Amino acid sequence: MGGSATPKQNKRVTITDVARHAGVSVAAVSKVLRNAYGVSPGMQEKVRTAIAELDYRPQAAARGMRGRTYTIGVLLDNVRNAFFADILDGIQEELRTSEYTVLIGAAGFDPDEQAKTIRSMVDRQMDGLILIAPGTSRAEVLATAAATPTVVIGHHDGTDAHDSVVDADDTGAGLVVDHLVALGHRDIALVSAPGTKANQWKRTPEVVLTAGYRSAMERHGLAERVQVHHAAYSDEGGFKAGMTLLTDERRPTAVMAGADVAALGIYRAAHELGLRIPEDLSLVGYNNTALAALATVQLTSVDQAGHTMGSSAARMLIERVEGRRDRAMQTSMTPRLVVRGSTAALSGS
Amino acid sequence: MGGSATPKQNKRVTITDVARHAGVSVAAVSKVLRNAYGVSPGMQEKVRTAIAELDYRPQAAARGMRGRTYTIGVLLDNVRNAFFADILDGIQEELRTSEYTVLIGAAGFDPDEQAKTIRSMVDRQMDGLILIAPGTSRAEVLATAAATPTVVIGHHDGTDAHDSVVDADDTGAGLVVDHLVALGHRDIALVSAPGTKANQWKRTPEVVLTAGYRSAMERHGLAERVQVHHAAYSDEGGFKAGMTLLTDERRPTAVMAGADVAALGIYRAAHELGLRIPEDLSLVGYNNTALAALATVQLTSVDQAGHTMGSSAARMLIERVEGRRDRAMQTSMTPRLVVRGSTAALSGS
DNA sequence: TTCGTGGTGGAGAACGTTACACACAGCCTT
DNA sequence: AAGGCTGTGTGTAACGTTCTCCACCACGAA
Repeated sequence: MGGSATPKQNKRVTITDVARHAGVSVAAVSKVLRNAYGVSPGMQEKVRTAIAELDYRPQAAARGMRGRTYTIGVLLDNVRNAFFADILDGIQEELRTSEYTVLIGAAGFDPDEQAKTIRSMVDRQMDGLILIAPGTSRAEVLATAAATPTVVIGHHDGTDAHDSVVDADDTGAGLVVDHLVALGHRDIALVSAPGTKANQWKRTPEVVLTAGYRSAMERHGLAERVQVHHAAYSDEGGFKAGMTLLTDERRPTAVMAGADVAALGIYRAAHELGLRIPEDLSLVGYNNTALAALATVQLTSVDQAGHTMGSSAARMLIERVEGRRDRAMQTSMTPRLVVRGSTAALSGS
Repeated sequence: MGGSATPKQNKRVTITDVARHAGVSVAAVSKVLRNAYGVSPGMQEKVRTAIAELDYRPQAAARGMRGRTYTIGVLLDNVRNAFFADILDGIQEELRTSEYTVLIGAAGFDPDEQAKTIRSMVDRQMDGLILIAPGTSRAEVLATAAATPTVVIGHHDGTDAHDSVVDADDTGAGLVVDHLVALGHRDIALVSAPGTKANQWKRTPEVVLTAGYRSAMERHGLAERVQVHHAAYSDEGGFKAGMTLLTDERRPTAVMAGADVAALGIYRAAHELGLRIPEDLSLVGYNNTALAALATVQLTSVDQAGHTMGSSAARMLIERVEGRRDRAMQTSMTPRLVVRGSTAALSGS
């Protein structure tokens, strides 16, 4: 725009420059880059030094046109959920030493936005996708998975189109119910996210969690005490659910929430209603995020080994990307109860 | 690998298909896609319907070879920092209606890893970069910014190589000190991240914050009571700093931390030492993250308007990407004190 | 009629990389 | 000595876009 003499940004070093500098063909350099078959040690040496001397880095866009982009996309709805951060750490750690780069799309909760983000990733020729509890329709995910290696974390719906990593949420719910029953509680309510929203996923984490809760309650002969409330997994969502639940005539003595952050909302509601925790109400979260461990919170929660889930997902994905496996697989993690100060024996029973 | 008849994934729709289907040239379709000059309404119409009918989506890798990729990269060290989530929200919202996609790289705290991630983004031909408080060396960032439009969030070092968005951290520190002094405190300590690590940034947020703290203390005639402790911005870092600080013979009556999460670590230390908050110790965080607002926490903190910072950064970046501005600019936000239950008047003074 | 002129559409050369096909050399079998 | 491998290196056609010309047309002015 009229600036005097825009300083010509010196052109990037390309594979051709490397080839010339090393005195070999472009094809040879490409082979070394991809460590493909048919390269002698001498050639390796020559090319590698040339690359180092010129500080050459391959351009992913050009690679993407024929081969791989060495990019893995991770879709998640929202960065605030600390559990996702654990998963991310696992993914990153697994891929740190590889030549793949992880790029994250934080699409928000809107299924359409998520779908748009997934398409963006496909359009950018990413080699593989990890979708964390996608809200997008099942059909959309299956279509994507047909063309790009994909791992879905969270949803229990099995398929041979993509790999899956799940937590045994039903077992997790059972652990919580057992713990609370052992403390003498009988009126145990569950606050979970609304189930499937007609997007064809039949076994979301929430659905499985709820099923696990119900069956555990039945196992203890408490089927008629089952109380399920739906709420968004946020502080506000938990607060609203808490206000409803705790002012009900059939007020539960213990509440379990499907996410720590929702449990804290319930905490706030209890506080507002003058109920003490754990004396008047036992409260259990889910995911054992850093939140739960805070000194001032001390929330009993269920640990999901997010780190391990992430690294497993990454490992499985790379196997697929590199064609070392051609059949779908599903990995399931066993949750573990972490007891803290928010649960206590039912008093005056 | 011996699988029977790998189902040929039906090839993607390309610009050539669209051109053929619409009965026009490839060049014309390209023009419509980029809404370039020299396209008649009729042509627009024809091409757009063809695109819709074939469900065509341009392939970013191919675009990247000649023109833009319509991708914006955001670098941050760690997803757990809730303040970054606010910034991200701002960025996403600003870009939601545009044709740009935001991809996030969470590189961790290691400067080398961060540099690697920045390079990855450049290699992927991203159109623009937003770097949130990068730990990478200044030289590296300047070199990147010379070739790719870049906005740096956090660091106050001015330059004409890239745009900047900062919070007036010195003012923020002043607000806190004023507040605490008004409550009668005189021994006010600061816990902040270690300053510049020889990576050539002279005015990181920590440095500016510390300077603001010092000058506010001087302004109140408390220069000799200045006490600065360095700690990582994490629960553990805060805890360690807290243990040192609170067992010192010159124990402060108030502590301000450069990040909420560190404040919570100090909280834990205080708790462990039998100190009550706010009766025995006033505590102030920074960033006013969701953590600070939790019912069980109620931490006085400084709000940084992360959302606005993010949307400003995005807007500034797009201006540069699209060549609508060719001079660097710097945006500064004014922080605001949010008083909660963790600060109180000095008792028995 | 002739000449410009502005507005549209198209041809075709990049862009940097991969992957296919082939050439060549050296060695082992017969 | 002929033939067949095997292991290495190279030439070159893609890949799907963008973007720089260039051609064409219609129209108005001289």
